[in-house]
Amino acid sequence: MDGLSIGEVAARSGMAPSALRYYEAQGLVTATRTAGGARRFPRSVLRRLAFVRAAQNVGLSLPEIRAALDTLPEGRAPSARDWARLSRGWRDRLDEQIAALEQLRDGLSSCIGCGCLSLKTCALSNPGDVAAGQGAGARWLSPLLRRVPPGSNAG
Amino acid sequence: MDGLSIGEVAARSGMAPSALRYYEAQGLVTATRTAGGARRFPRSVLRRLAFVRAAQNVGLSLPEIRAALDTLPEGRAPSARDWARLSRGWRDRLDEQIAALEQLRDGLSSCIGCGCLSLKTCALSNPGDVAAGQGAGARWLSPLLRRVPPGSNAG
DNA sequence: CTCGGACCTCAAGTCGGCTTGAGGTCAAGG
DNA sequence: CCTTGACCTCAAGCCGACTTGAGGTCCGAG
Repeated sequence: MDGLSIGEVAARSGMAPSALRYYEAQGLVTATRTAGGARRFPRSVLRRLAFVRAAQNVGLSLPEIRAALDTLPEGRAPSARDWARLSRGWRDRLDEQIAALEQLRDGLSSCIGCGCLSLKTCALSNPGDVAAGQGAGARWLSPLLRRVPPGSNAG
Repeated sequence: MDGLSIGEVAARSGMAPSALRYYEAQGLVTATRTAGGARRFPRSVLRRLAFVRAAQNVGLSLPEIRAALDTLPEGRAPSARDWARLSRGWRDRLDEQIAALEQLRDGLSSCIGCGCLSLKTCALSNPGDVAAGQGAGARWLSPLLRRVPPGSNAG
């Protein structure tokens, strides 16, 4: 009655226990501890995790997601309205992403015909001002479509 | 007359010398060497690099790009037709990516209203069968829109 | 009392696509 | 002759989001 074990949360959310521990360390979720030191999550963690997943799908980083979650009310349980507020900005973000991809696709149509692929002028090589890339790390447009095994969302 | 130095290629392509060395190591481009050991790139390298950039923007990994480049004719210089062939599949890929994002956005519209965000049923938490994620490494939908400084494409 | 299973912590590894740094070579110019 | 600058190689670092592994604790059942 005092909460869900990490195993239960993992089973119900489809996330790995290690990911849940990581999220706790990052301040995305909180948990109390049993006498023995085991985590006990409030049931509300499932909704938070759903939000985290959705936000990731929209392209937010964990720090960004954390910042969003931090705006939730402290005293009471967050309402549907609260969640809706948080995700309102996503629509614009998605619209921008879609627009960028469409631009790329349309650039493709006009570029492929001529086979130009000029580094300076081709819309494909230089889609807008976007994705110029700086600093270290992987940066590609979208791993969305890389084939992945059907996910272990059992339970 | 025998080719471009790595510095010239870097200046003209907007890519860092280190990136060009890396691409050579990965077999994306080739270079001969001067007596002193410095790389000399054929002029055609610029077009190859434009292709690499474009392919990355469409979301291909370097091994995938390499595989595509490996289908170019060996003897003669690749024609506009060759380049067009290589990038033909991109359109579908982009269409799929756009569709995935639109699905996500439309899921957003229907989900946000009710604030449901149920882990099991919400389209936002579970956009199609896509992006389930497995293995290590970063995996987000699109860093496309993260703000980046205006890129050092001088020259 | 021992076993198994679920849990714990902390450090290190993974992936992609590079960058950065240490240490060395080569060619031209003062 | 010495410097400057562009180049070289090779190893290690970086980012984000986790996973993996080693080594330990806790608890109930047999």
